[in-house]
Amino acid sequence: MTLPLQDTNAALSLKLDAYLPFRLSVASNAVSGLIARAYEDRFGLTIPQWRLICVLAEDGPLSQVSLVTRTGMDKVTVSRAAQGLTKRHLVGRSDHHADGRSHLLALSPEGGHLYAEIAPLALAYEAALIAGLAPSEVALLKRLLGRLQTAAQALAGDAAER
Amino acid sequence: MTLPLQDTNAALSLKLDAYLPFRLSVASNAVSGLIARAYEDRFGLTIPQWRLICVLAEDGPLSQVSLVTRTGMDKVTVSRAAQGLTKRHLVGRSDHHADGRSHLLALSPEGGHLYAEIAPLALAYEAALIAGLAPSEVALLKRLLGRLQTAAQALAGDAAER
DNA sequence: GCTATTTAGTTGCATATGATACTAAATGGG
DNA sequence: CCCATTTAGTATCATATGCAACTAAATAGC
Repeated sequence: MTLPLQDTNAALSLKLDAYLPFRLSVASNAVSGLIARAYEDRFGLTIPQWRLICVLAEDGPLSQVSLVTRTGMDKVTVSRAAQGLTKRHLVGRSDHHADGRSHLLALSPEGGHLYAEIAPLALAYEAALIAGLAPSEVALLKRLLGRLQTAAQALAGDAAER
Repeated sequence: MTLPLQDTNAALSLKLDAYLPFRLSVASNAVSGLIARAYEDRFGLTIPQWRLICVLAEDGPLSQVSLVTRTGMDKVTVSRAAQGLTKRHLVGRSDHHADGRSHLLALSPEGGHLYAEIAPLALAYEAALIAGLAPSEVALLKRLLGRLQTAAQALAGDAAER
């Protein structure tokens, strides 16, 4: 806490472009921006909408809460994305048989079609991004991203408890 | 382009939680959220404001364009962050001697003080995030993030040219 | 079984962000 | 020199995002 840091030392050790949170944010913004524009331009989808389609195609029909836990997005974001998709008839909503508050969201045939169209594009983007990287590097990258995420959440939890 | 992909294949190979853009976004949001809350709570600073302070402390007085290129943020974002900081007298603006449109932004003494206070905290957060990682892993992570960023920008540039 | 609390989902609000359009100053071509 | 274009910075607008408050349905305690 009371390390004998001089201002100049702090300045030296805190180069913005070497600062991990900064690097992470810049890289993520660049990638997200690229992907977002691609989906928006070609399919009129936002990223949250695309994520819902993706999970529904993977896991089959789900309620919104399940989608929230599955994607890590806010429940408001999920709600709005779901509204957009139902309006375009890409997903259907059926009432949950046992719970009157809950609805089951499921990909419609058109939604499935769209998914089949986008998925290869999504994979192509990923492939282009990691072109030239060794598979082991990619694996390590994903592992490290996971670690950062859990570390950040743990730290955030600590702060909230106080 | 016309690869013989079946829907089921696409579904198999596109697991959302293994999809790099998704992982990157989730990790970045977690980290940015943590940092943003810390700076906001303790110092009333937004992330763009903090970045300006950081760069000004590193590089000395700069114009806003220089700050834009240096931080990669939008010029509107920089403009607003600069306004907030000048309003709080954390940075001063002097007219550029040679260019009547341009101003030179420089950390005020208070701004420097605040920087000296935050920098160790910022570094502590970074250290906590990468605790348990080998230095070589951290170095690789930063390198890979840089690669992703440039790859994304290159792809975005390609798309824009058409 | 009835009230209190929790949970699913939506709406409203407040803020962040960026693209676009604008103003004012500087540069360049003839 | 003067007009056309470019550049620095600001303002306006449209959208994204998330928190907080709300509605309606389900569960729990007694």
